[in-house]
Order: sequence, then C-alpha cells, then structure tokens
Amino acid sequence: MNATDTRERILGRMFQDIHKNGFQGLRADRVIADLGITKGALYHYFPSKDAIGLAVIAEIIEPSYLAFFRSLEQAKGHPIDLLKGHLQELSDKASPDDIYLGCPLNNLVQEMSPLNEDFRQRLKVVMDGMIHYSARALERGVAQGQVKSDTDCTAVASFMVAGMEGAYGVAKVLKSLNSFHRNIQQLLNYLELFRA
Amino acid sequence: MNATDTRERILGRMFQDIHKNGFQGLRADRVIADLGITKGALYHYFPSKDAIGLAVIAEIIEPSYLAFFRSLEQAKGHPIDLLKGHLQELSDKASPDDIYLGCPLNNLVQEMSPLNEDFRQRLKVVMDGMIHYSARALERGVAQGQVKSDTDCTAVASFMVAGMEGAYGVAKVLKSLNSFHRNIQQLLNYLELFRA
DNA sequence: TTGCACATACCAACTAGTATGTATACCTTT
DNA sequence: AAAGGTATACATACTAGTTGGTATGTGCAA
Repeated sequence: MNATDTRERILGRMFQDIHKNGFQGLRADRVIADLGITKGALYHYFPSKDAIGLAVIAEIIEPSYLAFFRSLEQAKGHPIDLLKGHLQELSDKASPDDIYLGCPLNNLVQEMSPLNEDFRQRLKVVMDGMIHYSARALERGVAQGQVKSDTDCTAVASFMVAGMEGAYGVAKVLKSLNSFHRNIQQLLNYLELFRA
Repeated sequence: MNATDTRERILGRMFQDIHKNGFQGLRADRVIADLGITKGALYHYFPSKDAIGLAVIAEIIEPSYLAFFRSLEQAKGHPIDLLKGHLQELSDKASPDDIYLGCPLNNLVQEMSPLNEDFRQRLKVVMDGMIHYSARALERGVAQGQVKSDTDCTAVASFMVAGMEGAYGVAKVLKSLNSFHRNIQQLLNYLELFRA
C-alpha cells in the first residue's frame, strides 16, 4: 500500500460519506474507522475537514462531471444528439441509489454555497464548465446549420443543466427512478426544439 | 406575549436558520440566543430537534408552497397562463438573498431525503402536491381545449417543478439572479409548447 | 392549588483537531 | 557496503469546545 493509494482511498470514502450525509454530516471518525486507519493517517494527508471537502470536489467531482462536457470540444456529430445522448445515458445508467442519494454536485451546491465561499467557487467552476462547453457546442451547431440560428445557446445550455439537477432533486424526494426518467425525457424533448 | 406567539417566533427563526445553514447546520443554541429566550422555552414547545424540523416543514414550508397550487383548483383562466404567472412572479420577486440561500424546500429535500424518512415523507407531500395540482389544472385545460390534447400533464407538471428547483440551484452556485431569470424564462417557453 | 410558560444549571456524548511517538524507506557519507 | 541520518507514513492518546437534551425551580394566571 503506497501513499497515493491511501490518500485516494481516504478521498473515495469521504466522497461517499459526503454524498450520503452532506459535508456538514460528514464524520471523519466514521470514515477512518470504516477504512481501518487512524487520525494520524488522515491528518497526515489533509490539514482540515474543509480541505477534505475541497479536495473531493477538485479531484473527484470536477473531473467526473466535466469529462463529458470537455469532450464536446473535439466531438463530432450533431451537438443536440451529443447532449441528448449524455442525458439519455445518465437516465439509463441511474441506479435507485444514485437517485436516492442525489447528484453529488447538486447536493453540495445546495448545502455549501451559502456557507463557504471556497466551496461555492469550486462548485461554480464545475457548473460553469458544464454550461460553457454545452453552449459552445450549440454555437458550433448554429454555425454549421445544425441548430436553429436564433438559439440563445447559453440560455439553453444553462436550462439543460438546471433541468438535469432539478430532475435529480425531484426524483430524490419522490424516491422514484421513474420520475427521473420522465423528467429527463421532457428535457430531451425540450432540447429537440432547437434542432435546425 | 402569549404562548402561541412564542412558539411561532421560535419556528420562524428556526426556519431562517435552517434556510441558511441546513437542518444539520441548525444550532438551537444560536437561535434561542438570537431570540433572547432559553432552552426551557424551546423544549417546552418542541421535544427534539427533529420535531422542530418537521414542524417547520409542516407549518411554514408546506402552507407557503402549496397555497398557490391548491388555489389552481378554483382558479379561472388558462392553466398555462396561471402556471406561467406564478413562475413569472417568483422570478420577479426573487431577491438576491432568495437566490443565494436557495429554495427552502429544495434545500431540505437535497439534504434530508436520504437521512431521515420522516423528513422525506413530509417533503414528498409538498412536492407531490405541487405536481398534482399543476397536473390537474393542465388536465382541465385539456378537457376545455386550452391545452393540447396529447399532453402528458403529469410529466409536464413534474418537469415544471424540476425546472424550477433546478433554476434555483444553478442560480445559487453562480450567485446570479440573472441566471435565475433566464432559466425561468426558458421554463416559460417550455410551458408555452403545450398551449392548444 | 393546579397547570402552564418559561428560566437556570448542568451533563454526557460527540467531534475536529493536536501533540507525540515510531517503524520504515531512502538517501548520503565514509 | 556499512553506517548513519532524514523524511515519510502512519499510530496512539488526548483535549478543548460544542451540542442536543434534561432535571429542576419559579412566577403567574385561572
């Protein structure tokens, strides 16, 4: 077991605990007991609880969310199909647990944005990225005649992200995978409106 | 100062504190210090912290959210106009603080649904209500030829709520009232699609 | 004189964080 | 290659400050 492994194991479990309990509900003691390590190990890698949360955002959440949206820059194909494909995949792959625990990004956004400016800014980077890359893809679509020329690309991209997060949230209270599927479907219908 | 007043003063401040800090971040000590009362008063009215949270949902959040949607049952006028009017009002009246602190309902949904089944069920009642009354209004619209006959009213109502919550969430991280306005506008455009 | 509406004082359990010890790998010097 | 020093990667034990909750007392109105 080398150092990198331990750090990543810690981060992984912290992510899971935050996903379920929120950052304020995160209990470092619970996680380290679960991992079979001690406080010495934890505080060797992270100076504080806040640092753990920020590391989870930067090293786990941000990469996993932005991977797809960044890939839009080089992706070939109709931007609306690409975006719809991604949403469809989210919908298809969502497990009951994914729905019950909600979107990790959205959870942290709702909880931490008003409480900690460092958190908010890190989360904003992710959200901005998702919207930005989607909007750029749509803009290229406009330029290529694939997307209606009067489309407000940023507004559509932003609403797509909002609809997605909202779909997670509603499904979470209702504890209903079907609700998620239905709402994503409505979002897909919405996106279709902008095809040229 | 009679008893009812004290109870409601407590509940009101608890709501504010929860709105900002979340339920897990709620500190009873902070609130009672703020109100100038003591633990004796607090625990005279509420047996536990959970009871406070549930009372806030049942007595403050639920009535304030469902008031409009219940009113749809007797409301005259085009259902799409009624729904759009409500969203437009939310958009117009939203203060920077409303956006920064987010939607109280959505905040609690994200935080508490996986943690406490009592909370989830109380919150689900509110969310179900919003969707249910909206869907019924749309169905009456279908019957009266105001709404397209092939409309999946529940799906549209559900997505409207999701879009609304999503709009709050995105605006919250971005700390942008404009983002909220834009996303609500997109939601209004979406609703317009179903006018007969 | 009984019950309601609080106030006061207190506590047990937790929780992030620290101070300190130690085994081991690695690197340098002789 | 052996010796010796040093940084890394943890483990152990402890603490200070919270935090929800309780036990008990008290003024007052009906």
